[in-house]
Amino acid sequence: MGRAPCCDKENVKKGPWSPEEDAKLKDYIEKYGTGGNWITLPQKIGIKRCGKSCRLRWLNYLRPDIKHGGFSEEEDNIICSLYISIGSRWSIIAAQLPGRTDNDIKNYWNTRLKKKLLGRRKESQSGRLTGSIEDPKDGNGIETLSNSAIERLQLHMQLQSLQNPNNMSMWPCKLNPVQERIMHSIQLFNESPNPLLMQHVLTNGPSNNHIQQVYSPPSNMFVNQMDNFINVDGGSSSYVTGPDCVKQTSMEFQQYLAIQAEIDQILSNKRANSISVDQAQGNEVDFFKDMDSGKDMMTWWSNEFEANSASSNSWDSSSVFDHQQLDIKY
DNA sequence: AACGACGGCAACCGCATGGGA
DNA sequence: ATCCCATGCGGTTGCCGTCGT
Repeated sequence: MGRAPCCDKENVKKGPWSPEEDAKLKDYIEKYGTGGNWITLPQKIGIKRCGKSCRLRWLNYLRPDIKHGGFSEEEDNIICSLYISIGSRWSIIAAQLPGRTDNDIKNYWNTRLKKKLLGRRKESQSGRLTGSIEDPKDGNGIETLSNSAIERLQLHMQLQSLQNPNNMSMWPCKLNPVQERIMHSIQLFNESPNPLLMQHVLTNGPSNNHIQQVYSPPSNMFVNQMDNFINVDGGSSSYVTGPDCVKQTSMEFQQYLAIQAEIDQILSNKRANSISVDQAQGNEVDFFKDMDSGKDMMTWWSNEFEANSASSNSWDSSSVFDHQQLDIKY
């Protein structure tokens, strides 16, 4: 017993829309609106399409204010910053870019922007960064869950290193708790490359309780941060303030814990590797070796991106939320 | 010229969510 | 309080054009 289909799958057309279908849908919606019911819309119009398909076609293509292609550098910056901050929540990102759809931004990120930012790194690091997004089949089975978290972490650190490549101690004031915990561990590891110390830090780092204290819904600080964020565009976002914001914040917190758990698991794996193999060989763990040098991280980026970033601070992941950096204290 | 590889993008799918009955 | 259903969302798929061999 599966879920009931939203439409009669046998009698609906799939695939690309014809100009006639486009015209019918556009004309009808411009004259009468959707009537608040997408499911019945195709029947009213006389086209053999699923209501969801009509909605998607309207929102992603036929809407009058849609922009296609030609993303500006500013839009790139916003997408990058928001992706680092909130991950693949395309609808929220799209809400900050008038005329852009979530689908458009998602495609743009996956096909171009991500490669632009990480492509060079892939070349220089291929086969070296185990347990990361670059090697989803290296055998420990957790990478697919971790892509977003690791990718965001890498991007964020990259941005920080570009701004201040010689001062790693600046990280804690910009990173979120999970990132900070990792970077704190890396710093200690650099100062004293002792896997047991690393293990201690990772195990006894900032606790969930502490993070919860900062991020849980009752925290006015975080609610306000989210409140500011989701209303940047003056309210056109589908998210709202007040009780719903608390709901949203709670979700954020749950996701946050999930990401932390993922990263903990990665670190746990790497830690085990480091003790059993790397320590014996006197080597640093690849994962940390990758992140311990701002100079090394510079190679992640394309020259074009480096040039852009060096000439301005527009790529600072904090730029979008300068007014609302989380005040994290341990 | 033919073919395969690759990239970009439109569209689909299935799950989550929220509101109304 | 519960269920049902429409809508929203993110991940994935597949088509089509372009490029390289």
